[in-house]
Amino acid sequence: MSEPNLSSRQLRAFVALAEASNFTRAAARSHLSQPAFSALIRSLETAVGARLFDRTTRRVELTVEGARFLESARRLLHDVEDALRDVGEHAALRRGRVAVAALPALAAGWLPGVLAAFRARHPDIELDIADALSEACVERVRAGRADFALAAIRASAPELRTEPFCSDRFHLVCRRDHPLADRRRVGLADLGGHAFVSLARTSSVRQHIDAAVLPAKVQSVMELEQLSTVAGMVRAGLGVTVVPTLTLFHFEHPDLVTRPLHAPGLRRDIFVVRRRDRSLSIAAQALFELVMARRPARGRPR
Amino acid sequence: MSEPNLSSRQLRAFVALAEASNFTRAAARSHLSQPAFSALIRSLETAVGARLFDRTTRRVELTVEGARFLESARRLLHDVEDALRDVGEHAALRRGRVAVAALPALAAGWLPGVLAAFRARHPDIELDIADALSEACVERVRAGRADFALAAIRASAPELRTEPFCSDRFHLVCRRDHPLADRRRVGLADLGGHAFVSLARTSSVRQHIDAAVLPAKVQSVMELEQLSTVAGMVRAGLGVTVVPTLTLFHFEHPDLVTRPLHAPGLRRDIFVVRRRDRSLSIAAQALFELVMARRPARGRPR
DNA sequence: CGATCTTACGGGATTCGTAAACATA
DNA sequence: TATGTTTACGAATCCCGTAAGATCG
Repeated sequence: MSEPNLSSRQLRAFVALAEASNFTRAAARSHLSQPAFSALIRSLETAVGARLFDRTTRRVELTVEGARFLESARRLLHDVEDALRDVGEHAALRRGRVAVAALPALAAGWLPGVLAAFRARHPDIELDIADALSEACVERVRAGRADFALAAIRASAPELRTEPFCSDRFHLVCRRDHPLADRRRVGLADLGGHAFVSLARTSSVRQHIDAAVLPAKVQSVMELEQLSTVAGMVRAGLGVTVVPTLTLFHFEHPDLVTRPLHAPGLRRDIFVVRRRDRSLSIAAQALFELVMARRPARGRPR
Repeated sequence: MSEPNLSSRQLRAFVALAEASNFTRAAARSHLSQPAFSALIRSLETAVGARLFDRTTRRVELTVEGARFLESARRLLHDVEDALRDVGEHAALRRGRVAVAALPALAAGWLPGVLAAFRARHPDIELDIADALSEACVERVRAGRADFALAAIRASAPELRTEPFCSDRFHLVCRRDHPLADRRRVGLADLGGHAFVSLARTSSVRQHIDAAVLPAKVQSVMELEQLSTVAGMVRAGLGVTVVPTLTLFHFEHPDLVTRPLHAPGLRRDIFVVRRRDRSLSIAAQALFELVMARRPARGRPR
């Protein structure tokens, strides 16, 4: 009893009649037959519990209560349209927001091209990109601060869903004048005895390499945080290094050469991490699909 | 296409489901079967053009867009309820406003009791009472500043509707020790030769009296604006006067006596004036009906 | 396998449009 | 009488509730 139904069609008809002061014209404007329109107005009057119009066959005029309700009706219709437009713009990818976290290697080398394509298609979607190490990437998703993440570790939290994204092979990087630069094919064993420039032990790349390369007993001479520093060291002739394919953009320099490292089993798997319970927003889903469609063609882990 | 329909039932169902996160319970709360409720939600999602819930059989959760729309839906429902309550309170006479214009005689003597009864029944209706001479009363109605008026003249404007309200007889007022005070029956001819206290010529009462009493050639000694002044003059023994029944409350005093004046045809007709085109507001209609029901029982003009 | 949402479907209410009746200036 | 609203009514649509089916945990 305290919850009468009210539809936007009724309100639109009401406003149309208030503006036209004529059932026939208002009905035409509303794409309804005049009797159907009349019934619609009557249903509204029943719903609100008061006569809204004084009608004679010659004149149709708002009652005092109708005039008062007209203001409410106009405002309600305006707000309804606002709300619908808001949702509609999100659905049409004209509004929205996507938050992504990605490993620096992906964020710097591969992601920008994907984002450029996305922005070209959906210029009004806000993008929130975080480049962070794998743990931080996953944490952002878990905390709801990122819609999805590209990280080198599987998430452990049960509320997260981890799927393979791509698998990164490793490359040798050395100076053009280094003895290894001439080898057609470089294997793990070939690294023995050469000075080696390493990343810090906290890096996931380093952990992969330690596991595979250490048996080769390379000389580890440095522990650096940034790959660009590593590139500088290698260019200065201080040693060689081994890095994943996706980071090779750091080493594009005339003095340096890169060689695929022939080491079966040595690879860095990268995963895409999302929340398990929540679906992606429309905007996030769109970027997610683009990300998956343009994933690096190195094959997939597992 | 740009005008999808949206009903308050859909919004209520949506909010209920968002709060319950469970179709079965939300359906029960909405007094609907679960499949009907489900269809209602689906119809809303179709109308707004986006999925609002992620549902598995185990979990029902708002999508990002749904969460955004929830705020709009809550606000819309709140505003709808406000609008309906506003109209409902007017219809139930718990809110509203009535503006009445009445001759001072009615406004002072008879109207207050009617207003007291009205206010007792509808204490929250605003009352706007104007006491004014007949022309000003009619003008207030014509200008829309009064819902209806009680005046001693018929309105001339075509947009006004004039109906008989009551007919006022006249009374002689004199001091208890005046010779006329002992007459069982007083007629116009009996006034001859007695000092007479008159209102100003602009008063409608005076105009009635002049037309009827002048033939009796009374001595007109004063021309006053206020009946209370007339009462003082009569009490001081400066003359007698003749006034309509409705004004007798001015002369209720131990020293004064009033006698019905036997003068067929001498009467003051009072009319109720409304706009012809507009109906009265619910509140005005209620007061109008009370006014008509309690009209002075002197008979009606015409 | 149990709880829960969706699909299927028959019955009933609602709403539509056409046509006739009715009312006012 | 002419214009414009309401009533009448058959048809199409929509909506509801029951029952069966599908799905996730």
